[in-house]
Formats: sequence, structure tokens, C-alpha cells
Amino acid sequence: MEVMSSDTNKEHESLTCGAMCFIPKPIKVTDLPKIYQLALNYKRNGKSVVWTENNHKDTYVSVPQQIQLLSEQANGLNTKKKTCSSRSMTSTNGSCVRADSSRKRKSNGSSGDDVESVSQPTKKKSKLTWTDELQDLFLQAIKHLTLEKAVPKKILEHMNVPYLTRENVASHLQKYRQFLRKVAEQGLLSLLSIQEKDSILSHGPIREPHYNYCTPSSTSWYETSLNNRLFYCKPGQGLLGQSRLLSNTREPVRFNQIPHKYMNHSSTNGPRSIGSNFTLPIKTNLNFSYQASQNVGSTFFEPSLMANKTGQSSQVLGFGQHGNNFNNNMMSSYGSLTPNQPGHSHFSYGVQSFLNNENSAYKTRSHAHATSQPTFEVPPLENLNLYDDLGNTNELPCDTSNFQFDHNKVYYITLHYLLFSNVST
DNA sequence: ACTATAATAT
DNA sequence: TATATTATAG
Repeated sequence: MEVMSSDTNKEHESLTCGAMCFIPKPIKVTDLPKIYQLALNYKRNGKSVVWTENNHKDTYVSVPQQIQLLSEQANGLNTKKKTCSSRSMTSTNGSCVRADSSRKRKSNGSSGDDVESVSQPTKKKSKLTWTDELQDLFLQAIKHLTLEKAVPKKILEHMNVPYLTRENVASHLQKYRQFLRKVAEQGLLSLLSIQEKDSILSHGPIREPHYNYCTPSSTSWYETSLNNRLFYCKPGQGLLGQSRLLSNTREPVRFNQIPHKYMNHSSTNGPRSIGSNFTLPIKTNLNFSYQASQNVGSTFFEPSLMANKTGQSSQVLGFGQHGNNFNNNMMSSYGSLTPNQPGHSHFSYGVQSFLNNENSAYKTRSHAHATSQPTFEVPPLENLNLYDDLGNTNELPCDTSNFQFDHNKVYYITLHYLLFSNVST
């Protein structure tokens, strides 16, 4: 036990009476490491090591980063923070780092097992939690760097968060890219007819349900996010090959010869409903799908459109993990529509710029609660560009029911471009 | 730097 | 139990 007292003179007395530690009140954050060390020592050795100002430094116990951080932070800057989950502790950037029972993956084969855990005072790393704040920094870094050049090291530098490691960033970046990929796929999928989707997804006969990838009960942040927004991006020169990041392979996503039997029917002139809450916009009407969205409540469908009349890209797309139910960063992102630029007849869907994010989570939230329907004009929806092997542009109509694929061609869709091109450029 | 996957969390 | 997230090995 520890004795806590405001009376500094009680130290000796307390210790001699069996207290393990004397910490004068008021307890400071800087005391945490002491307490931690004590507890750990006790647990490891089964006996107490009396802690005094004189001896504690000799006792080697690795104190989790977050606790050290806490005490370091105590001497300074940081204050505001969000609540992390119960087992978490808040650290500098609002990130949560969980104390974590030792876990160390071993390179396989010889597993000497716990030898180390007993003998060495294992330095265990805490698991980083990507909070909104970190996520925000992360996105800012990417935005700043440009996705192409956004590599872990640079991102790390730009983020400038002391306790972050390159590995943390790399891992996160990996997840981020996965997300982008999904978004891209979904975005594309949304352009295809149900039959086409089905054929792509299953390579087989149509299965029921057709729309399960779009169900609102999904709890996945990225999946959810995919279902609820319009994407915009300006089509342009084909950037073949640049979709690398979005594709598992190093090639652009390609659609090989979609079976003819799926190509020619399913004409729809009205909106097609995907799942129960999402309506695919076609041709001339983009707006309605988000009307529907709003009724579902902000937990699931954020007002996904933001009027942006400037013609500059303004899409904000965050991404994140848990925290706000469905409304984590990722899902709360919203898309925007940008009026057609004169001279440009192409209008396509895509995720527009994750990279313009400035503070997605919060901005988004405020948008969510701000006003009623954003009003905006929907420019005539036109076509998505496809590029064939030769770099020739084909157009994929938004309503693909009448689109004739040339089965002798391989179509590339420039996902990366869809995702990252800047409207204004 | 990147990716696959183990370890862990939920 | 399944899925999601993060750490780690290669």
C-alpha cells in the first residue's frame, strides 16, 4: 500500500510501518511512474521494494511509454483532451495508448518462449490508438506531402508527434491505403449495374442479396463511408498506372471483359436503390440520395454533401477507427459536388481528395448539425472515363445499362486519379 | 517502403 | 466467434 499524506514528515513513519511508498500530496502526474514501478516490481518479485527518492532510479522497471509521457506532459503544454476508453490513458496528442500485457511476436522457429520475459525487463511497447487528432495530423501530412510522396518517414516528420514511430505511421498508412482501395472499388461499383457488379464480385450467377456490400448495418468505418457519399472528381488526362496505391497489384484496376450477358439489360431510368438507404444517382439527379441519407440520422448518414460553389476541391475525407460509433472520422467524411467547369463535359464520381482534410472529424460534425439540406445545383451528370490499353479514353456512362463494352479490350479505370485529383487543377 | 500476417482488442 | 486494429517480420 501506499501512504498518501500531505504531511511530508510522515514519510519515514509510513515506510517503517510497511508502506511501500511515500508520496506527498498532492499527487502529481509525475508520480505515476513511481506508482507504476512499485506495482510492477511487486508483481514481478512478489515483494515490495520500498521506494524512496534515493533508490528508485536504480530499480529498473520499464515504465510504459504512456505513463512516462504523462509525467513529461505534466511539465508542459498539453491539456485538452478527449476521453479515451476506460483502459486507456491520454497522452500528448490526445492519442490513447493502452497499457498492454507483454506481446512480442517472434520470428518463427525457435521459440525460446518466456525466457526473456523472466530474465529481462522487457521493454514493452504500448499500442497506439489513432485518435481523431492523430488522424487529423496524419491526413494533414498526407495532404501536405501529396499522396504520392507520402511515405512513413515523411509523414512522421510532418506530423511531428514525439512518441510516434515510423512503424506506427507505416502501419496506419497501410490501413489508410486499404481504405482508399475500398473506396475506389466501391465508388466504381456504384457506377455499374447490379448485374455487372454481380459478375465482378462473384464471377457467377446472381446471388441474393445483391446489395449486401452496401448494407447500412455495416459497422466498418470504411464500408460505411463508402455507402454514403457522392464522390466527385474531375476527370482528365488518364493517369494510367497511378492507381497503384489503390490496387493490390501494381497495376491499375482493370475490368476484364465483362460477360456480355450481364451487359445489356437492366435498364433503369429511375434511381436504383441499393440497400435500403442508398440510392444510386443516375444521369440527371444526384441529389436525392442524400436526402434519403439524412433521415437515417447522423450516426449513419452524414449530410454527405456540402455545397461548394467555389469549384475548388473541398471534399473532406477523414478516416479513423472507433470512438464515435459509426461516426468516426472516416465515415463522417462527406463528399462534395462541384459545378461543372466550363468546357468540361465530364463529370464523374470518385472520392475526392482525402487530402484536403483539415479537421475532418470536427468540421464534419459541424456540417452535420449545420442547417438543413445544403442546397446546391446538380450539374448534369456525365460520364466516367475509362481508358483502354492504348490510353484511349472511353466513357463509362453513369447509367451503364446501355453501355457497350468492347470485349476485346481491357478497361482501366484510373482510380487513383478519381480519388486524388484536385478539382481545381 | 511495403506487405503479409501475428497478436491483440472489441 | 468474427472482425478490426496495430505491431512486427521479412
